[in-house]
Amino acid sequence: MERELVVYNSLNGKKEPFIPILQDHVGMYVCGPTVYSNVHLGNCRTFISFDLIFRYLQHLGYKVRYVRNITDAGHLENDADEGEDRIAKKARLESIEPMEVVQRYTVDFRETMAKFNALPPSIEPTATGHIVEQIELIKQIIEQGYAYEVNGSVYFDVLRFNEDIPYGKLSGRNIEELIHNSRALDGQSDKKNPQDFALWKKAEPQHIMRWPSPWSDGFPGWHLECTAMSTKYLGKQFDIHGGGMDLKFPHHECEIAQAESVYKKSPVNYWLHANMLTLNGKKMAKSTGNNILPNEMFKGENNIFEKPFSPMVARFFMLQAHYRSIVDLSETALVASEKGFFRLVDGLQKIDQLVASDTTTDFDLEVWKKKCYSAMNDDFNSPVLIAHLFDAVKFINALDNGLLSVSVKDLNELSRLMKAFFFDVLGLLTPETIQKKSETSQLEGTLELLMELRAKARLNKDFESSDLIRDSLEKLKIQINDTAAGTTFKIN
RNA sequence: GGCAUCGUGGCCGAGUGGCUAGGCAGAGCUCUGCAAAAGCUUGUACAGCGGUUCGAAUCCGCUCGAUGCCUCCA
Repeated sequence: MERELVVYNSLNGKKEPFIPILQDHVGMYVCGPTVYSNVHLGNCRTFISFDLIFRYLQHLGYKVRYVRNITDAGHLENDADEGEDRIAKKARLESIEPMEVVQRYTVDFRETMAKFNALPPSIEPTATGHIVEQIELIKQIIEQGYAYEVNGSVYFDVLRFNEDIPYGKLSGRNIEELIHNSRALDGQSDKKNPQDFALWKKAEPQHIMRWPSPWSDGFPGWHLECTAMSTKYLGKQFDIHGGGMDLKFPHHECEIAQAESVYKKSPVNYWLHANMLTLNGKKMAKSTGNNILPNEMFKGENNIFEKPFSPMVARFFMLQAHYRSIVDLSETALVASEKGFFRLVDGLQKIDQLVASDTTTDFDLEVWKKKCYSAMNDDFNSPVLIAHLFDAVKFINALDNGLLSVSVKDLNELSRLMKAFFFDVLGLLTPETIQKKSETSQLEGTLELLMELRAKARLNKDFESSDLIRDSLEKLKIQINDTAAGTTFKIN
């Protein structure tokens, strides 16, 4: 198994050889969604990026414990004191229980990720399920002298912490800049300094989500849950922590501070950040309205694209860009990816029908295999891997046309590798593996009949009838292909 | 205002101090009753201006532009 993996570590901005703490095991934590509304495509890109990483690590033979949380409490609207919990707000607006909000959007999130063929994580813990751990952690932080209580709320004392351990390592900010650039807080805050962040918030009387604690009936701060859950399931030090680029500051910076204040060591060896998906050149965000929901895109029910795009096309589109690059969603880009995707699928499906001969001509399988692995080993470079898969498709087509030949051994290996990269590593599915065959068998029978009738008409040079069949089917988006071997059809 | 990242051929998007990813579109060809589909062939592009270098699109500086973070956001 090839294990020359190099990953880009956000902590120092360098590519580093990936060496896990325990040989053959990888602990990976990724910040999951806050389930207060439907997951949008931008969110999905992050999780698809880490799905690729999860899959490739497993492909390399690592036993990966992949922890991805569900934030179902504690995520405030803003970091000032007036912020309302997002879940609670949604519940209030819709007059339902907060846990109904959580349930609805957790289900939506899981269903959507399943459509994208993203593997479920090994553990999917919730913030509300770990209140006890979070309270314990706050106690320890207070004990170390890095947090203070005001009016029933507890805040992390960033300046105090920074005296002992430097704050801002991940985001490259120093404390003076932060002080200088922090926006004023209207003087209503309980915080000593604007940089401080909440570990525990006292609940207002009308607040429905509340838990007892030594300080007040309240709820935990957002940054805290990830530290509590990651260390619980992966240990005080683990291999990979991921999330969207926009979480780098302050969320991940705060996580580091929380963990270091208690455990006195850096919690994570490799910080990986997935870049944003933009729409019309702007970041997708629910708050600005510049967003599209996955289902709206799959069904074509939106004002942005003229036609629907399937989850696999969207996934393929995303994987054609590197996970650390911003990728912009547009109709023309998606159409291009769609066509490319089907070219790849067609090539893949031809492999099993190829006939091998004694020797392989004009294709060095070993070299090709090495290139594929080097691409993925170079910080999960899926676009380069895909480029190599297209080279293989070209070879497959040449074999199919009888222009080149392949040995039995090479053909088997090519087939194995193509499938491994396509299905296991990239996590793609072919349309037929998605479609249930029973649904189309009747239709197929009818179409076979039409093909027969058309063939008969053509044989009799009755082109009027044959073209009538072809044109009518085409209007129904059924494509007729006349080849030397006979006529085939494809349902689009 | 501060801190980052980025600016690649018609479009999307990799990569790299000299050996010119890939996809889509366009053009030509093959196949075909005609089409369509498919396949094959085809493109020396890297914001601008300086500098370093034998050599830069790749390194450095400046300018312009875009985006992200600095306040909730994957």
